[in-house]
Amino acid sequence: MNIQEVLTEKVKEAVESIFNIDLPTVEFQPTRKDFEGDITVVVFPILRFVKGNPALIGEQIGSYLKENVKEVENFNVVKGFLNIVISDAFYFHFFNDIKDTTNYGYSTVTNTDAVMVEYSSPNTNKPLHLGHIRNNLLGYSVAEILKASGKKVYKTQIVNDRGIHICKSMLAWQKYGEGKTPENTGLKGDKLVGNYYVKFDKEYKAQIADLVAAGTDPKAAEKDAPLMQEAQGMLRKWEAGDEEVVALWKKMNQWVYDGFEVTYKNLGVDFDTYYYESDTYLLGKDIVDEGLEKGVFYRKEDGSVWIDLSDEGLDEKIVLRADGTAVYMTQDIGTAIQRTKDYPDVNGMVYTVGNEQDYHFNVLFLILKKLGYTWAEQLFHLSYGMVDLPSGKMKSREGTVVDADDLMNDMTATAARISEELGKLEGYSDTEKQELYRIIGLGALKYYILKVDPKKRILFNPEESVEFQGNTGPFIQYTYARIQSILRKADFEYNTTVEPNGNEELHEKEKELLKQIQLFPGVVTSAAQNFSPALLANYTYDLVKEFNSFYQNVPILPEENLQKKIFRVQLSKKVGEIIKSSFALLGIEVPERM
RNA sequence: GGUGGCAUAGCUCAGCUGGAUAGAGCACCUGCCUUCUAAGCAGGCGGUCCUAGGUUCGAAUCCUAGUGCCAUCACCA
Repeated sequence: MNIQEVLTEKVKEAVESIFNIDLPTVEFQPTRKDFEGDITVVVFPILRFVKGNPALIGEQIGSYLKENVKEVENFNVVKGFLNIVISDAFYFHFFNDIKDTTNYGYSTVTNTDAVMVEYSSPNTNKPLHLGHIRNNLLGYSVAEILKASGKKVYKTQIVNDRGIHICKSMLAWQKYGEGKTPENTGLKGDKLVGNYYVKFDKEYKAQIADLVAAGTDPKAAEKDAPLMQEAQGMLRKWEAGDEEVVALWKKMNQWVYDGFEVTYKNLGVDFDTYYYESDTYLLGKDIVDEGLEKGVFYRKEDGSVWIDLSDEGLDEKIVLRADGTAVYMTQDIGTAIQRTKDYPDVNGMVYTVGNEQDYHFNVLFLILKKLGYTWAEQLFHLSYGMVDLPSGKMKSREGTVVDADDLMNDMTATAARISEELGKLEGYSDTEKQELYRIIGLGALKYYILKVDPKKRILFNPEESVEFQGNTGPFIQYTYARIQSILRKADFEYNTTVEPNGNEELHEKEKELLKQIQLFPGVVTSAAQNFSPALLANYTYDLVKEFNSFYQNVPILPEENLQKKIFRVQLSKKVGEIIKSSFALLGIEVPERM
């Protein structure tokens, strides 16, 4: 039981005993640094039940607690705030309870329900960029956090491997590619294919310009341009299963997958299962019939099928075209249902998709609920803000994107430069150094992105954005490395339990650290409930700040009292474990040295 | 125009279900490396919490109305 739970009971007991009143809840907050105490009871809300002077009531409750609760050592009242000093013994006991717990803060799997987390889901016509990085980091991290909170998780993605945009790259390669391949150019497959997507756009725009110059209406020119006509022809052939087109499609998609695989590996993300749009794009039509029967959908005169969501404050939305072909929504309905068939233990899904699709997911979830699927109550759109550059939006076709591979390489290079300047890596081989630079560079990037509340937009300035000092990944990694250094040097038995015998006093910094450690399990839970890695990132930073203050103000290994020394080493070790656990949930590695 | 999101220090961000003088980092200024890694520590400077009303003992937080930025409202994906 943590201290807040203990005190809730005791404060109620106090109010019962002094005023003979049954108090429903007690409100706590951490005591502000400028007052003495560890935890504070806010007296004001109690005034609704007990009339009187808040300061006096605080005094009375405080006296009762000091008298009757062994954990309460002292108290003081400032205005309506009852500040309570908790005994060192309580914290000693707390620490001894958890010090040998592996995976402290994680919950074990408690129910059989699984949740499927979808993220990444790229188009296979261009390389991944910074926007995808945010998506991948968020999705991966939320999946890990859910696991740590006791859920079974399947990570998945739906690969957008078909459609007109894919045909554009294919056509451009066919026309202008001169037989170039990743093998004969040395180019990464996704990069090679992406170049032809850009090439298509360039040639296409030129054709439009020519047509417009010749007097064609701009709208019509977009449709009539020969390249667009050809691309659409190619899509029709693909849908008809034309051997040549399908072969080209397979070949070029494979190039892209090989390229993506490298990027995912460097980024440190993974998937348990994959869905491909080429397999799922026809799904959902049978569900439309089902929905018509149930009266969830209705058919208009022209044959198109709709759902009316105006009662929910939304509009009417089409779910099947008049010609009987599917729209995006149809496919998403079908895919969701397919997933619960493929993985029957799935009872909830998280979709990691940018906030530009908020409306789409509102509608999708409503439709699934109306169709009566129980798991539809457990759907969550992990909606996140765009990553913009100082120059504005990133646009693949215009080449104004921050490429994912380039960015990771740049980060690693920056980490290398800084590390070499500091020159602390004596004895490390070049391979070890390279690996370390990668860990630090990626740590900087990932932390920078994940520490921000997902729903907020990120303005990314490639020149100056990612830092290595202050509230950053490397600062936290550095603290971890410091702790490992202490553990390497602690050449004595420090694994024994230090029992408080009444003489040990906690140093103020130790106590602050213990309070912070106590918060970790709650933060994991709350990060899971809110689908927010940012909560974990910010917690870890606070913990690490506290540790560094401890480290620089309190002797650990030089401490002469053996019991104190042992306790401090154990405390440091535990902080290191929490940093490692927490960063693992963010997908960030920690180094032994740096 | 309808709907949704965001707005906190020069910059980047915290601020849990309303609670004490609004917190960090970067930048700028002071100190601290012959004791465990200075990617650090200790301190200073810096804020009409977008605006105006309202609810409350108490509002950055809740309500209303504005303003600004972004997204969305296609038989596009």
